[in-house]
Order: sequence, then C-alpha cells, then structure tokens
Amino acid sequence: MSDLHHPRQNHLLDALLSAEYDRLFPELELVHMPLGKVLYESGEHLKHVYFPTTCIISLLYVTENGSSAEIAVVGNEGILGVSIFMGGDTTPSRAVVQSDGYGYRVKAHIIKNEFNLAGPVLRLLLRYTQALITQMSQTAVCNRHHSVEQQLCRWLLLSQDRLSGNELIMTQELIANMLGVRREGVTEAAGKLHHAGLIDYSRGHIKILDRPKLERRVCECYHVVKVEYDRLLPSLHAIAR
Amino acid sequence: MSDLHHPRQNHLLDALLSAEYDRLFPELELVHMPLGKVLYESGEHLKHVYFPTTCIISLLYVTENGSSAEIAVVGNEGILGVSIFMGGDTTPSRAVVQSDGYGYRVKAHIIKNEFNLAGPVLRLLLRYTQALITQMSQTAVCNRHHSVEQQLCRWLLLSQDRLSGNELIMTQELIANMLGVRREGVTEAAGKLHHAGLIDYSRGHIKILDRPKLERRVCECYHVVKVEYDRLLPSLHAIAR
DNA sequence: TTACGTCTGTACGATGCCGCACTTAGACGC
DNA sequence: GCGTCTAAGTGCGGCATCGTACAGACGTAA
Repeated sequence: MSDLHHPRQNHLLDALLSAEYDRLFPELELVHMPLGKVLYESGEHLKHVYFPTTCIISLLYVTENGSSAEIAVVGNEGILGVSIFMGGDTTPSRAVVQSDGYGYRVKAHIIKNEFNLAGPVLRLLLRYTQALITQMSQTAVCNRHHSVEQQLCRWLLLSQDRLSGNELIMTQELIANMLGVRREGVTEAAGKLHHAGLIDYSRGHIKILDRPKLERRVCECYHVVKVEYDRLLPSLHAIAR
Repeated sequence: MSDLHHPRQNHLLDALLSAEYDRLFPELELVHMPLGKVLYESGEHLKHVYFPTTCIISLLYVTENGSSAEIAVVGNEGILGVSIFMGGDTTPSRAVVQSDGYGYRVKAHIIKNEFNLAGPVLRLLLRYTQALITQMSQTAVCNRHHSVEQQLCRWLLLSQDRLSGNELIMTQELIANMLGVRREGVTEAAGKLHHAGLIDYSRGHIKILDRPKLERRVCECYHVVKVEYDRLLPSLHAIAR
C-alpha cells in the first residue's frame, strides 16, 4: 500500500520544499475516495482539505430545481477546499468524487496555520486558486457558447489529464449531470466521437483512443485552462522558490 | 471634487482599520472611468489594482470567434485585479468599464507589499476573492440553466446594487454582449419586463421601477451570490478585526 | 428642417437542446 | 439459463435561442 501511494503524487505537495513538506507530512492522512462520495455539501463547514493523488473530484453547483453543473474539477494537480484558507470556510458548491481513487487529507486548522506563516505554502496555494478561478470562468463561457459535443471533449480531456491511464469509469448519465445537460445529449455526442474513432465505450467504461484528434475537436476552453495551469503551476519545485 | 469622491466609498477600503488605511491613503490615485474603457486586456500584465467607487467594471471572457460573456462584475463592493496578489499577475479575462464613474487605483507593487504583510489586508482581500469565486461559479450555472429574461433580471439587480440611483446608462446591445446573447433576445426580455411594469427604458437609459418584483422574477443565482457577499464581507470594520 | 446614425421592435426559418417514452443490449445474481 | 437491473440508443414534438433581415423611432448635428 505504501509503495502504491505517496503524497508527492499530488503536484502541490510535490512542489513543496522539504522544510514545509516535512512539517506537513505527519499530518497527512491517506483516504480512499469511492465514486460518488460527497466530500462536502453546499454551505457545509469544511473539516479537511484534500490533496487528490489518484482520484478526481468534481465541484458541482446544484440549482433549486435539482439540476446541476460542474464548475471545476480537481485532481492530483490541486487541492480541494480552498475556502478554508481563503477565509470563507464554506462555499455554495458540492464536492463529489468523480473518479474512484485515493488522496491525502489534512485537518483544516493545520493547513490554516501553515498558510498563515505567509511563506511558500501560501504563495503556492494562492497560485493554484487563481488557476482554479480561470477554470471556473472558462466553464462559464463554455456553458454559454459551445456545443455539448465540444464540452464532452473538454470533459474527457480534463479527466484524462488527471488520471494515469486512458480509461474512465463513468456512465453517460453521470457525465450528463456534470455537464448539466440531458443524458441523451451525451449519448448523441459520444456516438459521434465513437464513430470518428476517438473513443470507445460500453456500460460505464470509456476508453480514449485518439487523444490528438480529441484535442483538435475540443473548444478553446480546454487549452486556455491548460495553458493557465501550466503557467501558474510549472511542475515541481520551481514555484515554491 | 474632493467632497464628491472619497476612498471610503469603496467598501473594501472602508473596511480597513486606520493603520492600514493611513498607509494606503497616500498611494490612492483618483481616476475617471469612462464607459467602455478597457482597464486590462486578456493576458496583459496588470500595473494597478482598482477600487471602484461610483463606476462598475465588467470581467469579460472573449472567445476565439469574438463572442463574449461576462463572468463577474466589480463595483464599489470590490477590487479589480485580484491576480496581482494571487500571484498570477495576468488573467485570461478582459476588464471593461460598464458604467461610467470614478475609482481609486494603487500601483501593483504597493498592494503586493501590503498583502505580503500577511495582516488584515490579506485576509480582507482573500475573503473578497472568495466572494468573487462564488459569483463566477454561479454565473456558470446561470449560463447553463436559466433563461435570458432571468439573466437580464440578475444583471439589472447586480448593476443597481453597485450604483446609487435607479437609472442605468446602457443599451440593449451592450447588455447582450455582457450576457453573451443576441441583442434581439435582450429586446424581447426587456419588453416583457417593461410590459410588467418592472422597468422603463429608452435609447440607452434604463430605469428600474419596481425592484421587489424584479427580485421575485430573478433566478436564485442573484440571491445566492448576494448572500455569499454579505456573509464574507459584512459591511465596515467587522472583517478586518 | 433635414439628414444621418443609433437604438429598438418585429418577423421568420434554422438549429440545438429539452422532455418524454420506449427499445435494445450488456452485466449480474440466482 | 433465466429474470432483473442498469447503460445506452432512438424517435418525436416542443421550445428557446440563433442568424439574418428590415423597419420604425428617436437624438443630434449640420
């Protein structure tokens, strides 16, 4: 188990210099994140921040009439629970495990203390938060202007970026909930992508066959966000100085 | 002039205790913000942060094909240029003056220094940033699920919240650009609101006649964001401790 | 007053997505 | 092997918004 899982699989933890990492290490708790688990509800007080390693988390907004929309995803590139150090403690969003896996969690007050030292951890977390802001903003634009098919491409690419392999465990129904569209719309879009040889799927298993073509078919929103993540969080130790 | 304009017309500046306020005061520069002025372009390095007092700023994302969408508005409750202290220095969005007025600006390095003191100013700015995140997220949901008419109501209410009077200087064409919809869609929605006696308008002048009814017709998105702003930024000195 | 530009109203077919209903096809347990 | 459940495919009418085009109304400046 301890060979398979390591905190540095999370890019933010990996970007820390040893002083900060060593301080945080004893506080890290490995947790399994089963598909569908709700890590926090809208308005709920957060007790932990989560550093995903092999799982993916969806940030969902749910409307009064029950429909929903994913506004951002968090995987091993990020951290869940920014409102803890931003000072709000809660957010109006719901966090759901979108892809089964593992992650590390840290008690809220621990990360707050570290943040309040106003050192490299603060700078790193804020830069990540800005990248997250970009993702949310671009999602707003994408919801307005782009087709279900383009958004499905975006969603597939975002997911694969946060996974090791090329297979996703995810039904069309769940994807529809994430994107905030009908299940049939996803079926139709997925059918086109399948026909074009970009993906393969069956009963909740999706295989990405031709990523380059997917990247050509996706709307700009995917690339804009990716570029911004790369700019704000160049991998490894570069950020923390 | 100096009677008409005062930094404390901006709620964030007003929330500062005297020590921080006095430090910042000599650095504040009053600037006029004419309608349509672009305060920064997507990807541009920001030289100042802006504290609006009587103007309103729109944060717009522009797509490759030229269509756009407003993802947040900033008025006297906020600050423009969070990417400066978040550490990114640039964002993929464009900031445009949506309503003529005034504001104060501060050079980027000044606000960075203040932020890096890790005192009340940092805490205040981060709380504001979290409120902004909520606004962006809710905009994403609204773009997905709600009608043009509901979004127009939201837009009108957001604008009036940031102004003193009940009249907006804004054509339907410009509103359409903000919302990322057709001008005709706005005409139709505005026609309904006019017919119902909620607003009056003519050639770029919009009067809000019945705000309570507007609030009943708007989608939840407006209220969710308002509640979150009020929670995170309870007025005046309460926040900065 | 006239001419021009801007703002607003209206019409119409096209399109993409919705809501609903029903079918088909794998997966799984007994 | 059989029923059952869940995932995915299909069909159809309805609706909101789009794209385009044009007409009227108002304001301003010559």
